[in-house]
Amino acid sequence: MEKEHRKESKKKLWDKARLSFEASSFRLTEPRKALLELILSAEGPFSVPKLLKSAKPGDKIQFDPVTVYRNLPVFEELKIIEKCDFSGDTTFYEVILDHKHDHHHHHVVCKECRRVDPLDFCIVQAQVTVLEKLGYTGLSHKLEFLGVCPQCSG
Amino acid sequence: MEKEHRKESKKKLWDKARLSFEASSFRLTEPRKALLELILSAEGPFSVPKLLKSAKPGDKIQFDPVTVYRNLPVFEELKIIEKCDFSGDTTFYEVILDHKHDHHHHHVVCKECRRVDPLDFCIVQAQVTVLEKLGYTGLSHKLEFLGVCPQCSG
DNA sequence: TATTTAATGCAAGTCACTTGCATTATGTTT
DNA sequence: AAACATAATGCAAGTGACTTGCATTAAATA
Repeated sequence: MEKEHRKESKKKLWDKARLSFEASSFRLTEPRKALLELILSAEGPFSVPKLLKSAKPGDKIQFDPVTVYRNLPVFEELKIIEKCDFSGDTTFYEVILDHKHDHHHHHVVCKECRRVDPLDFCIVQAQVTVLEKLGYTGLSHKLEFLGVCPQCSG
Repeated sequence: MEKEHRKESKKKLWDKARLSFEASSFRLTEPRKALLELILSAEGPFSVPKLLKSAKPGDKIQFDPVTVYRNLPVFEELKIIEKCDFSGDTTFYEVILDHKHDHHHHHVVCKECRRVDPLDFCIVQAQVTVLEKLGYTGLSHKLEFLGVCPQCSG
């Protein structure tokens, strides 16, 4: 039952997104609707290339890469999605309308298949142990802080 | 005095690097020597573009980007440098011959000037507090684990 | 010194992402 | 409802980091 509640129905997410748009000066256009649809059905974090590939099979709407690149930042501003910074050549985002993403969390990235799993907690070393118990091997982790340095804060 | 020992003399680092090369089948060629020189005098983490720019002023040796791109992985294999994964479009490395880099550590990246400072310790939340005391503002941090997932571990 | 083999450097290519600009869609005003 | 103003789209072309192919050159080996 807990599990059933974990992921809100897509309809509810849609409504939240629609509200965000209405509260803003951005227009919820057809391409944006289609993109939102695509994003809401994405499994875990997604990148532009990943989205474009997932949409390939003769969809009614053609996704222009440029439009996607231009709209993800819009969605981000509307707090529909959020960047999750894996290093690598592509930028990943994830939906944050869903309450399961409300809290601070991190990810495990598989070195081989690049599968990305979210973790719902955040304790560095203890977490490694847990991950090992879950079957992950060869684990390393990276932690970076981002902020404004004293010189620039000045 | 402690501080004096922090950074080994460049000569010692050179010797270590030379030894690594001799123990391997890689050749310590002129371009590699010049690149090594450049790297050993770099302040903190460096990227290929950064190196290329820093070498600009009519140096005796011309650095071909391709050679640099091809050699950093060689240096990495020889444990002379190591990737440090900031997200962003460019790959950063840092020298690990110097013993101050022997232990596990992270970095603070300035959102504005992209200045990168190393941290010699690793405690997540406590660290944020310390950084704030040091004058950093608007701090956020990111932590990612990298490993092989249960599926791929077989 | 000759030979083999690794390393270099130029040209060209890839891939994620951005920019410019004319066209189209949307929301607003009359 | 028609006309207007403006935001959004999509094509083409441009960046910038990095990679690849290949002929040339330099370094270790015979």
